[in-house]
Amino acid sequence: MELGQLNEFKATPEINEQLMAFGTVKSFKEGDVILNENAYTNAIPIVTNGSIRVMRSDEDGREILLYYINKGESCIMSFLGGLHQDTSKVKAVAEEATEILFIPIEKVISLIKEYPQWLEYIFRLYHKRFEELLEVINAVAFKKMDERILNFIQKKCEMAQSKTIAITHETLSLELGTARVVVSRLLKQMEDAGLVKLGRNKITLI
Amino acid sequence: MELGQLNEFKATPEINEQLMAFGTVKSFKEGDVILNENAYTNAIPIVTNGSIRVMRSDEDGREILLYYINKGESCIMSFLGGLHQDTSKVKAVAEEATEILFIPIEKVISLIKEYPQWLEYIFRLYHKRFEELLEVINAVAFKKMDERILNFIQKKCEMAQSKTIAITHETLSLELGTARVVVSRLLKQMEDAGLVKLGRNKITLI
DNA sequence: AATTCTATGTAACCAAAGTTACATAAGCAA
DNA sequence: TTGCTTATGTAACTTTGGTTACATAGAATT
Repeated sequence: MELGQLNEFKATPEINEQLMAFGTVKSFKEGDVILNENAYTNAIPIVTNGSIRVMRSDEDGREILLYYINKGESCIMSFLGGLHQDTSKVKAVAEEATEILFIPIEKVISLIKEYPQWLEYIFRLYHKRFEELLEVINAVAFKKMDERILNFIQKKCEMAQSKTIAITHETLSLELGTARVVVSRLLKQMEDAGLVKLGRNKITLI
Repeated sequence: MELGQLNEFKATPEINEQLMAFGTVKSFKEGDVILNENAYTNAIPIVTNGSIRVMRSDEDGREILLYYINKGESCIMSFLGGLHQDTSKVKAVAEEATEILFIPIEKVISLIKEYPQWLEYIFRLYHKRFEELLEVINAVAFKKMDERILNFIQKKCEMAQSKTIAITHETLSLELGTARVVVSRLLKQMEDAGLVKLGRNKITLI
């Protein structure tokens, strides 16, 4: 693993070495559940390859996407949960084949004391997650479904560096916390309006 | 000010002294805007008396309540914003007559290095805010308006240690990001169902 | 090619909440 | 008391999105 990959964090060889020495690497394939709602955590995950989808789910099983954890990033919720002996309030699923380095909480705490850059890294991630949660609140509270769908597609396209993404209306609806028919209906309207082009398991931005 | 009041944080006399020495106390009256959306922050506020309402607002002026900052707590968003030279993504308003101690960001950073309990305090607050934001997402994404109204009233009653709160349908609607008529309509239904008792500028839980 | 999945299209209907418009009532001030 | 302001009640209507039900079409499998 290259810790130079840690998002906006310049890892010194020492930190690098420590992480590798005390962490455990695990691999997940697409769709694997990494962390379940209400589970206890005692390690924080650093994504060294691939990406994770973090969702909030409701008692009745409905879910909504919160954010993605990309290569080099960590799950801040796990950290806080582990620190305060609390159960997870979110669910994490591998978005693709993913490799994760799990660092025990105690080790993270001692790293913070030894390396100020490490604390910097954590605060930066916090900041990012906070903003992402605020964006979700904004979307759910104030935006209409068509706009939310379009934003979602745009974000996905950006991630994939492409004008086309491979996704079904079904999964799209699950991520946005709505029903498949609603997505199909609105996508069709958007196609008629010339905003997107639809195919089977495929959406292209125009 | 008594820093023993800092939420779940046992302030040592040294920290207490430092905060008083480097901070600036300001007073606000009910309704005063403490922090505006898009404003830059270079100090973090600690509420020493009263409470602050933190809202997210949309381009079109619609707003939604995120959480309250109570006595002894701080605004974590300001901290992150200040740390990363970012503008505020939220708006803060004094919920009642409130006294705030503003600590310059640099001082906060040096305190973290010197006093581990201080870092503990900050992480604890982060944790709390994260959970509160998740609750908001849950409510907005999955709950119906009547349930959200009821939850809001219950929270307010808890804060006030009373079965009755003084609030107009208008302000209630603004906090929940909906329209006054909707609130009036649903409250009436809830009164008919025997859940609450309504009065002018007054709601009583049953 | 025939069968079987899986994904999408569409219609008809319903429920929740936003909108407009106006009536009434409660408190306050002159 | 009279008027004025603010708060609430309610009706009628619209929009958005959720629900049910079924048709069709593309892809994969035998």
